[in-house]
Amino acid sequence: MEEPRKRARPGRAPAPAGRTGRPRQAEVARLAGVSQATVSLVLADKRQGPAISEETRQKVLEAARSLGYVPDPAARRLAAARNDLLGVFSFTATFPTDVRHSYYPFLVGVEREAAERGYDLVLFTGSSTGGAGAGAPDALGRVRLADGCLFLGRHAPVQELRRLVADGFPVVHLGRRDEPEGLHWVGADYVSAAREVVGHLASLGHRRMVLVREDDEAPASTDRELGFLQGLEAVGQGDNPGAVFRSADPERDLTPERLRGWLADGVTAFVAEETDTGAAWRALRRAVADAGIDCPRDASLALLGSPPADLADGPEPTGFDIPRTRLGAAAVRMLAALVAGEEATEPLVACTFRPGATSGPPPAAGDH
Amino acid sequence: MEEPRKRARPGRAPAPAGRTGRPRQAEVARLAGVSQATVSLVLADKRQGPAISEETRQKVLEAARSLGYVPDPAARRLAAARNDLLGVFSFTATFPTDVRHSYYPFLVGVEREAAERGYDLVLFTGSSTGGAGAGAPDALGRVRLADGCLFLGRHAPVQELRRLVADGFPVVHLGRRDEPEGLHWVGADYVSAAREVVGHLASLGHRRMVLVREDDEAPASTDRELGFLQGLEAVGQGDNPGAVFRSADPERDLTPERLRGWLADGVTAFVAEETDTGAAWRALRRAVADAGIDCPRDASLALLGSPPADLADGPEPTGFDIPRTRLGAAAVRMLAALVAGEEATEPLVACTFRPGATSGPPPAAGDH
DNA sequence: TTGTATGCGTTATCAC
DNA sequence: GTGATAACGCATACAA
Repeated sequence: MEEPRKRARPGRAPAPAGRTGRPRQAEVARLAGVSQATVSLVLADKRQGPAISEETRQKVLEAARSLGYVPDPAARRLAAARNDLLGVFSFTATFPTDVRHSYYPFLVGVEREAAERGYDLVLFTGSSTGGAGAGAPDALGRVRLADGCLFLGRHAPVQELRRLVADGFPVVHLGRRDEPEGLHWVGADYVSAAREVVGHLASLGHRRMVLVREDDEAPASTDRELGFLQGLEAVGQGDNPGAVFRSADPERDLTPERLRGWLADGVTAFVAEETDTGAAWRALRRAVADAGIDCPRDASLALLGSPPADLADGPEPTGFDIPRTRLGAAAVRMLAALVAGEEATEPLVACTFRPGATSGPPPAAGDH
Repeated sequence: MEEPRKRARPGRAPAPAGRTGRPRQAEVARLAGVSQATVSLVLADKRQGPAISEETRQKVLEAARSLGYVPDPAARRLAAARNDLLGVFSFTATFPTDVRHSYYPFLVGVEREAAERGYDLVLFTGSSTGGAGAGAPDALGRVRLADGCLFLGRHAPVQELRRLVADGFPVVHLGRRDEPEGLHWVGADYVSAAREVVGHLASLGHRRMVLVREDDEAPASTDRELGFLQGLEAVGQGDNPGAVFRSADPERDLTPERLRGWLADGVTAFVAEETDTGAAWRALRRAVADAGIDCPRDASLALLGSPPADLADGPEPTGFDIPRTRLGAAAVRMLAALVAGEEATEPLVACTFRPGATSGPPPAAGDH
């Protein structure tokens, strides 16, 4: 049976050590021979507060150092509403067993930028393995321990996020997201990137192109399509209704025959969107191979993103890379701004164009 | 006597809303017509505390729900004298750009186990990019913000660790480590694992074996050698002085001639230790190839660990895998125990034997 | 069974 | 310059 802890220290003894065992400002004060408030002032290093004598200052600093004093984040947050901690919350495990699905590249940027700005990171072990506060209705509540929080993953519950946002708690979502309203996010500029890819193909001489995409309404998908169409428009191909091929199962529907039909119609370049599964790109590559088409001689291919792992060994696709690390950094920048009460920073991060080896000039008319 | 003006709410009105604008227990209490303490009790839903009438219970729950009450984690942790935070400190960036060198597999286990136990993680951006508390002499001081801390990487400064340990701050190092004294660690059981590999080779019929190792005094190296020797001992080969080949540069010193010499002497199996560089295994494979030896027909090979990235494509080596994920989990288990004031848990984690394809029965005497 | 009184460690505001 | 002292929001021993 555990000894029922005494209700704090009965007497007014100078508190040898708090419940936590960790030294507190009171002890630093005692050791330095000053008051606790003075310690707080010295450690806060305020510009405008009461000036403190250099001597006192040193005494306090020395005492704090020798005791290994570190402010309690909870108390700090409670009293001052800030503790220089930024939260990171993901709705799947932050470190999934399969590295491929991981947020790793983002975290590289997150860590770097946070360090740069003097923030430490709290990784909220979210709904991952069913631990901490898995399905609890206020699973997200814990993030309020930090000054603000970054959210990763698609499955963030709207209701809880809405609550945080409504309360004015600084929140940034990694990846574009329209709900709840008012949620801040940072994301890749797929529109510009897709447009640039089309522009590249056009500069090689291509005019008629087809975009292969899955049946998905995610912003990442619609943005790519938008950019693709803008790119076509820019080269005077904006009025071609068949320029977008949309299928719930491209690997089934994108047959070699269909491909040959397009080619016969004068299409010379094909663009695939990137998705989790990579189905569009896989379907495209397979159809090209099955149809015996030589790429990039007979047709050019481009991928709006990176290839899935199983196709990573093939020729480097023309397209763009998603700047995951920079996205992570941008998210932290925005979060830091919100925490400081400033305006949100620019949400869009530019993608990096990748020339690749799957595109070239279109075959001269009459070839093949 | 003049009434000292209150800082926050001037009157003693029942606090319509705190700084945060979010409802507090006091308001829930007011709405439910009970005291704040009762609200706390109801919401805590304790098993053993004072029982509360179902009616009150419902009133409180209803009030809390209608107000959208969400507990403040900072206040909660402050009052409970625990912040349920475990630190993770690495001396290189926790998320290095090159994923290969990363702590990723460990973090998988760390996250999982921490979540399981209701802890969140604080990532201290150690000496990484020069952020938070970069090269500061007390860079490690920050970790005291957590309830305990996990250290990754070889370069933990002994002095500062000693200080933390001396202060009774719960610290666990990932990887065996003898200094400072009293430091807790978890590590892979290389001794048993190496012994098991030798046992496997022996069971195939091998008797004379040679261990190729680098000139390194790290515990991970000496443990492997120890296990290797124990394994030999177990099959009556304990008195062979030439069983360990040690070189500062195995890729230079392990020549095909030397290999043939060993074979001529009756050695039928070769074991390489795993190191950062993978030099021992690389040297061994190259010498075998250069000498035109067929593995596993003419000689068996084993690797005490995993192959370096550049040799990952070769045949799977007989040997063992380091259970990195389980190591991470074990580290958290131990840290949690220390935080709870309990005894440290078992530091050794078993490796996983890997049959592989580089070993088989020794050639019959007289073959080749 | 419920209410009262305190304390958790910090910050911030005042008098001295 | 320095030291009381009052919150911050919640938990809990103890009285009622």
